[in-house]
Amino acid sequence: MKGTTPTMKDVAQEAGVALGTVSKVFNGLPVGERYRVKVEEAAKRLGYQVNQYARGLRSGKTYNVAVILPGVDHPFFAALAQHLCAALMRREHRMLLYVTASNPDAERECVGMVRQNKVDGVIGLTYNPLELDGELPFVSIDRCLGPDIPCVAADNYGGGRMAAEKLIELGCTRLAFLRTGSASPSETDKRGDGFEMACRAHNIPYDALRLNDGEDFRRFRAFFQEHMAAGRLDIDGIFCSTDLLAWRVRGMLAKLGVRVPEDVQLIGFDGIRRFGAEELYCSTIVQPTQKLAETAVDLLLAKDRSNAPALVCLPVSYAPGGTTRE
Amino acid sequence: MKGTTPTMKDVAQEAGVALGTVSKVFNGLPVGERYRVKVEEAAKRLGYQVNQYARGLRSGKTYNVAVILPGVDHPFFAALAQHLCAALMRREHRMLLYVTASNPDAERECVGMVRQNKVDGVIGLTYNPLELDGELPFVSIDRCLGPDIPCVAADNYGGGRMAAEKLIELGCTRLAFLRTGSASPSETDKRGDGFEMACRAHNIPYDALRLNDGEDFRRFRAFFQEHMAAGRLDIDGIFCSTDLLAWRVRGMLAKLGVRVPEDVQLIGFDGIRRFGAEELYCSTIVQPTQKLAETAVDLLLAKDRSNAPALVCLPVSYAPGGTTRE
DNA sequence: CCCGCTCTATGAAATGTTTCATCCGGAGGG
DNA sequence: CCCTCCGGATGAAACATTTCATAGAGCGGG
Repeated sequence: MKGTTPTMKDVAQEAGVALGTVSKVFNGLPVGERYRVKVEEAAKRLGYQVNQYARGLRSGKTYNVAVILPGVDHPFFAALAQHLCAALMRREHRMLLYVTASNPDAERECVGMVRQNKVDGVIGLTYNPLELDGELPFVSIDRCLGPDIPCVAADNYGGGRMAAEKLIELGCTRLAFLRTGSASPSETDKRGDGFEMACRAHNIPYDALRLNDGEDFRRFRAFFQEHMAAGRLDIDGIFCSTDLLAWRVRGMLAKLGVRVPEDVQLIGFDGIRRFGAEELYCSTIVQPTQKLAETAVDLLLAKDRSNAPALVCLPVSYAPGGTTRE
Repeated sequence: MKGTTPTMKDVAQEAGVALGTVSKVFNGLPVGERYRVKVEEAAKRLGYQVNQYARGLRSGKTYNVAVILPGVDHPFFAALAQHLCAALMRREHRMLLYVTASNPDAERECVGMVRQNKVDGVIGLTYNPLELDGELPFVSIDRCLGPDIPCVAADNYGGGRMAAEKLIELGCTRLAFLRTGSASPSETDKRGDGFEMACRAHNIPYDALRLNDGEDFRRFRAFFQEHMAAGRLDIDGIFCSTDLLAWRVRGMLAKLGVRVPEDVQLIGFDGIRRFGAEELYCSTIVQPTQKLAETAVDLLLAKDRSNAPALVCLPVSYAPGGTTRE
């Protein structure tokens, strides 16, 4: 037992075969059965583990994938990180996680580190496009960054429509769409578009209040107070662009004496849960988080990336969570 | 402009110096000023980036650290992951994140991947000790795994005592300690120990109900019903082993018609917040999450690990969060 | 003026893998 | 029996870096 980690050369010697043969065995290349067995036994005896850094140096394959997320404190991002990790592990890859905390400088720094790390590819959910102009395989989640960058996203438009149709089905006659988020145009805008389209299609009156991140949150309160001029809320169905917003709106309504779901029904978007598999924050349009992660990994590691689709749109679903009358 | 990424050899040629000189410049080793400038300019011209895999192969330093967490869906773990990432980046390291989802098999699998990846070290918060017997620098967070494995944890004992003293200071006369968690002895047990010690020291009566993860949650409800025999709760201060538990207990109390904090005051442990820097779940003992992460990184990357402390205990603090009468 | 010492740039060796041109042995056909 | 051909094992070269023994320059002292 040598003190140092065994190398392929050690295995070759132990098995009485050539170096190249050992390499072939570990790469699944065709090798005579006799040799394969000898090598495998020798490797087990020595406790051999391939050195990924030597492999990466020579072959360019590192089996590492960089994942760039704005944060992991939001349940949606957390779930995404978890599923990405699992999906990558299933395919023998590892996840190099960069948390940018929505800081553009940090994002830029990440790009540098990603570049010098020679990862096999990048999966990112970032607010501004990375300057990785085609140097590295890149898959974006939930953000369409350009025509040549594949993007996998939930069907936000369809989700918005689904929310409207559900509220209408549940008896609502006057709806509203509330939104927070980044000012720059993003995938999530489509949630509102789908919602408004469905309202028009069903001839249901609706209001929309779209706030950007910096703007004063109290404008929502003002909105509600306007709509309570008659003593009680003249809106009976609300679609919020995220579950988090729905949660805060629910609190706001409670303070105004409006009951949910008796007086007004509320649907959010994301399908986040408090912890493991526990309660939803609200009735909601659920993003297929696991599917998103798996699709992103599939797209990134696909053998032939030349004919990859520019946008993969995954179906969402509705889940009641106590803020609707079911 | 060649199509391939530039190497040190290219930089050396461009700068008109030797290969070794370029290497020294990038490793901060002493080099004549004239040469350093020439190399730096050439590198900038070519857009040179060191190849971490070649470096790792030759020097053994990979500048990668594996982080093993049971999950990132819990806000405490999420915060930890985020701070670990930032602390590692600050020291030019990258975070290889393995999420085990509390699955012992996954943990084992991680160990294998960690081993073959030749990371510089491991920071882990795992439920059962990893079989890494001293092969690799290892720092444990919040779990004392053995005498030779450095562990950084919050002052759980002191936190329990602090909770008791706070409740007493706020006028409570009869206390309770409620706990959930893994059956195996863990750091968190100390929270209860500290709490009970303080109760005895102040001559305050208390009850303790310690449930393990599998056990029926409704035993908490039974506990409360017993203590409401007289029509109203005979306990006026509760310490829960985690904020999450406190949250659920609060919901349970609401259903039983007990008001928080009017009838009973509630203190949790962790200091988790709903999202970014928003509200606490409850009045709580706050873990110094960022400090935990930074200390773990410091400990792991310390030049001289031979005289590292076996346990670093970081101070906690109290924060009111609406479930106490302040 | 020359010798020797010190300081520092130099480039070859080494790191553990993959890949590819080569070579060997065996089989089949003339 | 010999020549050819083919499948498959072989090991040297290449990958981009660090490190170390060496060489060469500059300088001071005898």
